[in-house]
Amino acid sequence: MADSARRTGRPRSAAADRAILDATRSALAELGWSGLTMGDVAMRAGVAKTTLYRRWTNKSEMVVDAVAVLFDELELPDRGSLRADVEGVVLSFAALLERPEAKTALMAVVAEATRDEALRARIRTAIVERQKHLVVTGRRRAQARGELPPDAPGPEGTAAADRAADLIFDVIAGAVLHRSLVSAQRVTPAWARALTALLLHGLSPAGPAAEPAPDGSGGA
Amino acid sequence: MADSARRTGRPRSAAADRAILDATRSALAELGWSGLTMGDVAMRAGVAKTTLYRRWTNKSEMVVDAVAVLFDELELPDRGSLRADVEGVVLSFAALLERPEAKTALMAVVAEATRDEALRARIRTAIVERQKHLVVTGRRRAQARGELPPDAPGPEGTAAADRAADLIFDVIAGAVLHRSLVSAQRVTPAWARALTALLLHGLSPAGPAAEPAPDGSGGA
DNA sequence: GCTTTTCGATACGGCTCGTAGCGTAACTCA
DNA sequence: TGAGTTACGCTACGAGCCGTATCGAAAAGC
Repeated sequence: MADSARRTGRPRSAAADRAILDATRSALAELGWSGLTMGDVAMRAGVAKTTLYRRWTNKSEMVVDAVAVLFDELELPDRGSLRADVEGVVLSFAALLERPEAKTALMAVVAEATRDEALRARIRTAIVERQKHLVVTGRRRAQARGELPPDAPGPEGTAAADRAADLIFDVIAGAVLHRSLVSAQRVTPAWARALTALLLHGLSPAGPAAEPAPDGSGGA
Repeated sequence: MADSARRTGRPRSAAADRAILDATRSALAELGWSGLTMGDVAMRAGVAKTTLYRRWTNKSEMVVDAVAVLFDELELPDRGSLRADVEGVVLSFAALLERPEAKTALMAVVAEATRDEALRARIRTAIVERQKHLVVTGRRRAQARGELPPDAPGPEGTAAADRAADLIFDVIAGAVLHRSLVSAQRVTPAWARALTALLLHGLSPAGPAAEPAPDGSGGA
């Protein structure tokens, strides 16, 4: 992990890496986070328990690495409209969260991360920042279609665009997460449509001019 | 828990109930979910460990009860406009999630609940359904102010209103949860304003008429 | 006073964690 | 080819926690 420039000595086994992460995912799927034990993962992977501790200091850190690749399966094909793109990513993310290894692990490591700064950083870089490109490209596409206004020029506009992408990411991912894991209800195509409609048009029926904003910084 | 109509025998000590739940919260704040042990809670509460297991079958079930009362502190004072009400509840919920005992416990029990139907039900009734009235009253107020269209009459309209409240709840709570715990970034007043603006007016600049909906069921 | 239930205290088996020690395997460099 | 260095498998270990069992004492109703 630390130095890839390790010249001398026996190198780390890449096969062991894969076997361990695969074993971690299957153990998560079968036993859940609380049922997952390091000894069991080692046995499933066909390696010694010490081999796990040479790579990760924690169960949590190992699980983050094991689960992060699942999120890389998310894609954003061009479905022709912003509405279709949003609905698509909502359903994709919901399908991902229905996989038992994903949902049990994600919430558990986030819970662990509330008291572990290093783990928070690992989650951000391995999962959150890695998937934010979905929003960025979806937004850019919509701007090219004329569905969204272009970003303001200059560094000011870039910062605003970043904030907008962050916000949209938290809203979409958070809504799906809350619906399926906290409220514990299924994400149906109808729900995805309703969420998309709310996201595109908001609650106010008359659009942005319905209530005059007291300050001019309201733009998302 | 089960029968409050228990006539004979020594009654459960209400003082022990309170002491245990208080001890659970303080232990959560100091040690986090993974550091919490039943023996430690019993010692802090001044009761025997067996007294805990007479009341709850699980660490998770006990923690849900201990944390649920924190969420009851959430209120929705009438701030005069839908915009102000939404911003207020967003900031209140974010402040709640900054309390260490709340964030570490909520995510952990949700993770546990992915493999435990009884725990899912307990979370739904003790936390989710219990706080949904915030959305219902906020929505009703906005309708009275003319900021939102009234519900359609009849059972059809009531069901649609329920779905809308559920959706809004998942979006607001999910966004705050994801922002502060998964993305691990602070919920600032500026972010709350931006989220509220997005929620009220949506992404599309021209309002609901920007893109004609292919089906008529898109209303939130 | 009798029954019923709770309570505190203690003890226990079973499991997991994370580490240590050892001999062996794999790879680099001289 | 041989020396140095690191990874690996295996075994064992102390420490800690879980959830249960058992016991006598306490607190209520009938």
